This record gives sequence, C-alpha cells and structure tokens, in this order.
Amino acid sequence: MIRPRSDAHCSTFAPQCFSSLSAPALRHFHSVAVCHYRDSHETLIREGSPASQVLILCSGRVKLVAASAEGRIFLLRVAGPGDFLGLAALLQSAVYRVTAETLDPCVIKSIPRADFIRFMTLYPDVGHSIAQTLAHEYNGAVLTARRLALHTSAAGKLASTLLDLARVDEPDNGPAPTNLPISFVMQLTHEDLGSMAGLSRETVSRLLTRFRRDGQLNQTLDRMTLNHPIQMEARYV
Amino acid sequence: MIRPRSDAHCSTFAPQCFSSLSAPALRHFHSVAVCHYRDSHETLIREGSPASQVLILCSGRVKLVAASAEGRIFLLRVAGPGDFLGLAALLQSAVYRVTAETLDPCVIKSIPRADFIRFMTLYPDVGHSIAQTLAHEYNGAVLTARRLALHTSAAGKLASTLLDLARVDEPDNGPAPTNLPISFVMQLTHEDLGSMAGLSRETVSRLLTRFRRDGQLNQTLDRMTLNHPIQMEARYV
DNA sequence: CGGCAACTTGATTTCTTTCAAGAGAAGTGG
DNA sequence: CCACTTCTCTTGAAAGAAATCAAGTTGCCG
Repeated sequence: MIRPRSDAHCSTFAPQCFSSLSAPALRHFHSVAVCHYRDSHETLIREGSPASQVLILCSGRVKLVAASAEGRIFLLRVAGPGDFLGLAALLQSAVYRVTAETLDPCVIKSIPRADFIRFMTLYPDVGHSIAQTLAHEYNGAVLTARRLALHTSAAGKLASTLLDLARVDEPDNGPAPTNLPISFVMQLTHEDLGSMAGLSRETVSRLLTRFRRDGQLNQTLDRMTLNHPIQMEARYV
Repeated sequence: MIRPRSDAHCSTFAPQCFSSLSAPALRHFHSVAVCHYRDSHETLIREGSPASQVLILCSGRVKLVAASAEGRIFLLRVAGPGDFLGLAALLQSAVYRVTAETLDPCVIKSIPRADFIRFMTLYPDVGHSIAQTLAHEYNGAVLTARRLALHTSAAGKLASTLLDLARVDEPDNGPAPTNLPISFVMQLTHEDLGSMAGLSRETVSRLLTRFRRDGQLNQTLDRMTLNHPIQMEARYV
C-alpha cells in the first residue's frame, strides 16, 4: 500500500467548493476532518447502512455502485479528488443509497454526522457551498436517468455514456459543443461500461468494435478518443 | 381558470422545509416571493433556458419532463405542493435541465435568482433547509436512474415505477415495508407511465392487464391498488 | 352525434440478451 | 524465466422480449 510520506498534503486539502470559505471556517473544517488511507478495492461506504459520516476524497478514484437483489450492478459514477461521498444520505435519508469502492489507493477525510451538521449551520457560506455541490450531483443524476430513459437502442445508450465520460474530464463548460475529437482516459472495463449504460458486457464489446469500424472511435492502451462527438450524438439514436 | 378568492392562502404558504425557520427569515421569504396563478397545461420552465428564478409550488401538480432531439420524452417526476422547481439549475448550471408543465391549475411563488441567493446566504438555516431539499431530490433522481438501469425486463421497470409512485404518496417512512395493499391516485396516462419507465405505451398497456390478471393490481376510475407490494418487487425481475 | 384521446389487442420485425467457446494480456508463484 | 491462473475482451449462434405497425374499442366532451 502506497502512503504519502507525511500528512502535509492531507492536512491542507479541502474540496474545491470550499475555496471561497473564510479562514475560521476552513480552520473549523480541518479540525473536524480526520484523514485516512485506503487500498485499492476497499469498501468505504455500504449501501443500506446508516449514514454516520460524510467522506471527502482527497486523492484516488472511487466507484459508486448500487446492486439489485438479483446481483445486477449499476455503476452511478466514478468519483475523483474533491468529491463528497455520502453527502445526500447524511443530510436526508439517514441511509447510504450507494456503495463506494476504491479503484486506486485513496486518501480520504471523514467527518462524523453531528460535527458536519454543526459545521454547516455555523457558517452560512458552508450551507451555500454544500447546496451548490448537491445541485451539481443532482444534475448529474438527472442526466444519467435521462440517458437511460431516452435512448432506446443500445448504441445510443453507450454513445451517450461515452460522451458524458469524455465531457466530465474536460473542464470546458463553454456553450459551444465542438465537433473536435475528444480524448480521455478510459479506466473502465467493458463490464463497468455495461453497468453504467444498462447493457450486457458482450453488447458493449460488440458496439465498441462497431464504433471503431464506423470511424467514430479510436482506442490506445488506456485512452479513448471520440472522433466526431456531434455526429455521435445524432447517429446512434 | 379557477383562482382562489383571495391571496390569503398564498401569502402564508411556505414550503415544508422552511417550517423551522425563524420569523425574520420567513418574513424575508414572503417579501421576495411573488405569487402567480397558472392554468392546466401551461409551461412554467423550459429545458435549456437560463435559470433566472426558482419556483415554489403552492397548489396543483406539475410534470417535470426532458425531451430528446428525436421527440422522445422522459418524465422525471410529478411535483406537488411544497416542491421547488428549478432549484438545482439556479444554484449550479445556470440552465434549466427539465421542462415543467402544469397538470392542474396551479398557484406558484417565484423568486428571482439574485434575491434567492441573498436570502440563502443571509440565514444559515435557509442554506441548511435548501441543502436538505436538494439531498431529497438527489436521492429521488438516483433511485430513478437505478430503477432504469437495474431492471432488465419491462415488467420490472413498470412494477418498480408503480411502487415508487405509490410510496411517494404514502408519507409513511417507517422502516417496515409492509405487504399490505397500497392504494394511490393514478393521474398518469399509459403514455406518461411509459415515459417514466422508458417503455412504449403499448407495452405499458399489456403489462397492466397482465398485472391485473396476476392479481397484483386493481384499478378503479382514478385509483390504483397494488395488492402485494413485496411480491411485486420480487416477482418481476 | 361526431370527434378526439386513451386504451386494448394482435401480428410482425428487430434487437439485445444469453449461452458458448476461445484468444490475449496480466499477474502469481515456483 | 516459465507455467498457470485469472481477468478481460471478442465473436458466433440461438432464444426471447419489446418495439413497431396496425386495427379496433371505449369513453368523454363539445
């Protein structure tokens, strides 16, 4: 297991949405947040268990998944540095709604429920930042639902899933969706992609070869390039 | 168009999540919120347009839908009294992500973006309430995505959609999901149900008759009764 | 009564899943 | 360094399910 040499990194890390907080608020944050190190393939949060704390991911990637009784798996998204885990559950439902599993060795901070609530009600700006974070996550979830419901064909589901993945990496929020190739790091297996798009592993495999043949897609070792994003939106209903 | 006799109702209405606010905060709320009356089948919010205000539904029901370029429609949910419309868009993306259409004559309050942000940052409790509301909406959206992704069969998608609809009506948050019949008002057409569950209108029709034959479902004029909720979860993958 | 919207039901077609088998790459341990 | 296991990916064939196309019914409202 790889650990940072010291806590220097961890003690200063705060999520992006807290960048505009006052100094006292930030000090409060660092006083209640406890740092932890986790290996790959560890479970940080378990679906259905009581939401006793909120986690903040400092480094590494974390899969958020939901499982059905029959063993089927839905991959909601892959969280990265700066993301909150279990925030909505802590604020609302008292029970985590997804399972969080590390993909890499991770550094995380945890804040117990009571401490977090106190921190939030003490500083108005914190409430505001948290609300914005939640709004962002909400929009992501709505887009996911939309994707799953609106695309009838498997090709459409997979294409829009890939486009979403590509665009999350691009911090580019410009109003002009370009038709220039988008390239991004693909760390998901076909099985993962299938459980994001609601498709079987084999179908994903078949479709990717089809996209490649159609000239829409290029793949190197761990990168994926979408050659004509706009056409891709349109071509695969 | 049916309008209340006076503004008495409207001037005192505040969403449930504001019930614990201080008197000054509530007064502030009522001073910035403007009341409107809308007929059935009016569009309150349009997908893609800039999020200039947040709406609060006082009475009536509102459909939240997203449309694809091909004319396909996804019905995210039906909002009721006390619900916010456009909250996440206003806080995060600056663009509404869904279209809101009235189903009944509605009374709504609107608050311009700037006023709302000021209101929120002024009172810590407001930030907290808003965060909780967003957490609730987020969980709903995740459950919707989950439903669409995890159920392979059309029967499973429709059954879980109906169960969700039934349970939203029940304010019963008890940890014991009973197997007693659940009855609820069904104001959605087969087409609506189809666009919630990601199915065609005909498939919904066929499945409802099948559920009826299976003894899982009873329907009167505008009510629907799910006879064995737990079996229903299990039976239709 | 006419007209429209919602619903029902049947037949056909299309697509995805499932089952099956094998190839390639990566990691493990002797 | 090599044999072995495991995981991922690929591809084929068959079965099954939902969408689509089509036609007809019901019920409500003007």
